[in-house]
Amino acid sequence: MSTTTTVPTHADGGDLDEAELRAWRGLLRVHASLSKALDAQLDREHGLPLTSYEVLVYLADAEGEKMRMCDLASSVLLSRSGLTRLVDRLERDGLLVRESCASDARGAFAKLTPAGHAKLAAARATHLAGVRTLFLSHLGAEELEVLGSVWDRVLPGAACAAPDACDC
Amino acid sequence: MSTTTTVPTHADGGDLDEAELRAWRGLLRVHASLSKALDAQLDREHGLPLTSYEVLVYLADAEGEKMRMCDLASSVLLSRSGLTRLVDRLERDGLLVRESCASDARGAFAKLTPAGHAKLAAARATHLAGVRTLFLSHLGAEELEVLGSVWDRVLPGAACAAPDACDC
DNA sequence: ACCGCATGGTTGCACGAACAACCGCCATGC
DNA sequence: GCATGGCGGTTGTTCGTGCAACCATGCGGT
Repeated sequence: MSTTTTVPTHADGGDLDEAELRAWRGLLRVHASLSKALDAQLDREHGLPLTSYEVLVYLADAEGEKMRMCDLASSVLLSRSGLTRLVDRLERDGLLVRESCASDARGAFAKLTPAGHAKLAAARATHLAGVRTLFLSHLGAEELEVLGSVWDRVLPGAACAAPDACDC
Repeated sequence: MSTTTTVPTHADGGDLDEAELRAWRGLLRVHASLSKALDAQLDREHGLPLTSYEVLVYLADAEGEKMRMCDLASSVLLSRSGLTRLVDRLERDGLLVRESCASDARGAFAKLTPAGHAKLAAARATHLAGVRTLFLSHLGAEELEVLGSVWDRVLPGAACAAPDACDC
């Protein structure tokens, strides 16, 4: 049997053509390289893993610099248990505190501390610089726009097909 | 599209503007959703995690359906130790075998078994279908091209900035 | 031939994350 | 009022991965 053959064609049965492969594998590789590089940089210069940084960012952008655990989890793309542990670490490091919720006794807020705010301010600069030099600097304005629109079209379907959190 | 709302165009100091944020966060979210969805699908329908699938793909494409552990590791973006364990699992499941290297006694090949080849053939169909429906179907030809060229520009720098494997 | 030194692969260990089970609390039903 | 079901958060466990340390082998110098 020779599966050989078949380069061309887009029909569903066949392999990916060259351009498709480039777009798809590129996505995987770029994501892997970028997140690894940015995480390493952030950890090296501020002792702050990328996921922790993301938490701080979302908190800082939120009303009162606090968010419900649940919302935070879906913002940073983590499971509830994953976020619990991550918040444990951040609380231990004094970058945020847990705060009970008045209107719903089940709920808990994670709230940025001044220390967390300061840490974020420092880290933000390096991270943004990294994103710019490693990623954005290679993009023209119209490419930026293309990417954005592509993501907007892809995301709903992908998020919906992914396990959990399908509020589509 | 530069709807004058123009957030202050940013030099390196400031935050990301809206388009930049969309492009960047979109990349993260799309990757997360896609890989999670595809992994779940592959695991559900063939009991094969995505990373294992990737190994089989690269092996099948290689001369003699075998590759050196080292090359395989860098192909699937895994550390050497990570690949060792992954190959352990695949060997245990009978999808590949280790084979010693005649020309270099240190080296080891991972070689696809007929069972592995068959498993891949089955899995490939579902995976490619998934990639198409969740990702490629949303892209026009010129967008495909844009993505490819963007990745090509971004990758060298990112791969170089990432720890390990910097042959730049 | 011998000695460093680099390279390929495996192992011990630690860490981060997911899953499932659980508990306390809200919001309905009767 | 009290039951039921759903939701928010935490805990026990397991799994996959990276790092560092460790052979064993290859390679180049002297």
